[in-house]
Amino acid sequence: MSKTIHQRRPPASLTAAVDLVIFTVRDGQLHVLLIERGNMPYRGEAALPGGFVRDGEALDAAARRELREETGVAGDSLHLEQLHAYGDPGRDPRGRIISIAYLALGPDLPMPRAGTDASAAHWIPVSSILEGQLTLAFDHEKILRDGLERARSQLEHTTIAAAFCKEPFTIADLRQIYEAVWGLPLDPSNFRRKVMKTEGFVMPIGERRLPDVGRPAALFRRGLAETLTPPLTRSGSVDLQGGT
Amino acid sequence: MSKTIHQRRPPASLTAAVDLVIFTVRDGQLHVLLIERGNMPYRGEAALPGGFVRDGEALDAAARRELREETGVAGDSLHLEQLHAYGDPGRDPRGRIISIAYLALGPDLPMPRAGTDASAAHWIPVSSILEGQLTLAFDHEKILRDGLERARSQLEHTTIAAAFCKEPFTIADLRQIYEAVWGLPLDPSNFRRKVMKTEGFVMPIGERRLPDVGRPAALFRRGLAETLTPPLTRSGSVDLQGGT
DNA sequence: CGACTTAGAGTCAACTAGACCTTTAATAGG
DNA sequence: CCTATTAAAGGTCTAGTTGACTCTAAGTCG
Repeated sequence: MSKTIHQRRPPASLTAAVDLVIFTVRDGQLHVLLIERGNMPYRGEAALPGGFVRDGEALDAAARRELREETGVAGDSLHLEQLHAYGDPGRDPRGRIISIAYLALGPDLPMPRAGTDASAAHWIPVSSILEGQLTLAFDHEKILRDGLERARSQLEHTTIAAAFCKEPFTIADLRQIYEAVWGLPLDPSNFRRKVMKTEGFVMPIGERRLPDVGRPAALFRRGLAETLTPPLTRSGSVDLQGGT
Repeated sequence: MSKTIHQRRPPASLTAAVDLVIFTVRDGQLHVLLIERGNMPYRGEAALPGGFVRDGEALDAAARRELREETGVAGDSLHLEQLHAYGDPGRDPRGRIISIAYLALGPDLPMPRAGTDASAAHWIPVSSILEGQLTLAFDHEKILRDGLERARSQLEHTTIAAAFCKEPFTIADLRQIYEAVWGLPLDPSNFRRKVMKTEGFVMPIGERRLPDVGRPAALFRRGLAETLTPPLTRSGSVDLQGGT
């Protein structure tokens, strides 16, 4: 942007898209929302939901709109952050398309309705993609891996794990988020201690949830803090899902 | 990217640019490379170096090319990473231009030659921009602030601080990088202890540098490690430069 | 030589993480 | 009613880390 439009080499004209890596945790497993493509190219294959940025539309707004269109979720409630821009020439056979990827995290969401151009939308276990049982269209597997690494890192330094939980939630609910995203088992007792001593991570609401069996667990809401100081480190180096 | 090109709302056609936040540390102060714009809009004002992405050119390649063009530095030697995509409509009066910002970190570089369309290029202390003594064209101040926060965070978790140092360097050189970027004074003794016990951060070369005054300091090269485990935390909460 | 300056090593108390144990509050079954 | 089972919640203990601080080493300058 430091050069004017009048110069030797004219700037390339291109199209911008947003793609969404939408994660949730369902019964202890990390899932990502994928659509089955209804149009060429890659018709019938699995891909991340997304769409083109419209005239006069901000990138964040395009991401929120696609999120709403593909999941039916009023975007305000979900955590959404820009992940990375992917712009290799040739990444899309239709032409020069730069994709701005976004990462969205949310609680177990209502089953997504099929999007406008997707023939179907499904929650897919992330492990099945990492293990190669399912391949994605375009460079979407790369985007997914980057999104996973970002999510894992965010769990260490911020309180967004709570964004995965439907309120109210228990400490065990929160721990299962960490275990699913990191692919590690955590010590329940030490995890509780860390969370409780981190000011503003969770707020007790003074009620309890009766499980099928075992002692009832106290219920919490999200706290006001956004960052974790000190961070919650994933030290145990087991990696059940083959990350980075 | 999940929709085809045939749909109700046609995708916006736009232009992509890369902008560079190039940091270095000169005599204990963090500096950023700025150009004086030689063309409209914002002619004569300070801005980040950058330029348009060319036809068939990858984003990273465009960033490296601009880096070379604006600084005369063979890009390979500098750390360069994508920062964020900025695409608000109206951020550039010339039309819809999406800018992919990159962060570059390097040792005190040779004085930059003026770029092709910049009338001049200078190293400017970051503090003078943060304190409002100098304003930047477009949304470049926002980009600069994001770049600074990224750099600060990277220093905590990775070994890139060494990328700021011309080899060979002393532990004190490295410490001054941290102090300049974080805007904090650090305890020399404790800093040394942390760095030395982090495997692969620095490698001793067995020589010493004679300073003007004081005991000679051992010299080091960059090590092989990329990540710091555990991280180097900026705990003292003084913030001399008014960052996030 | 002695004052001075910076590098580098060491000390110590406070704190933290990880492993593990104990108690508590519920259910299920005899 | 009593006991086993389950998971929550809380406690203990040790090893390691951090931050503040002191002390020694190796040079220069006058």
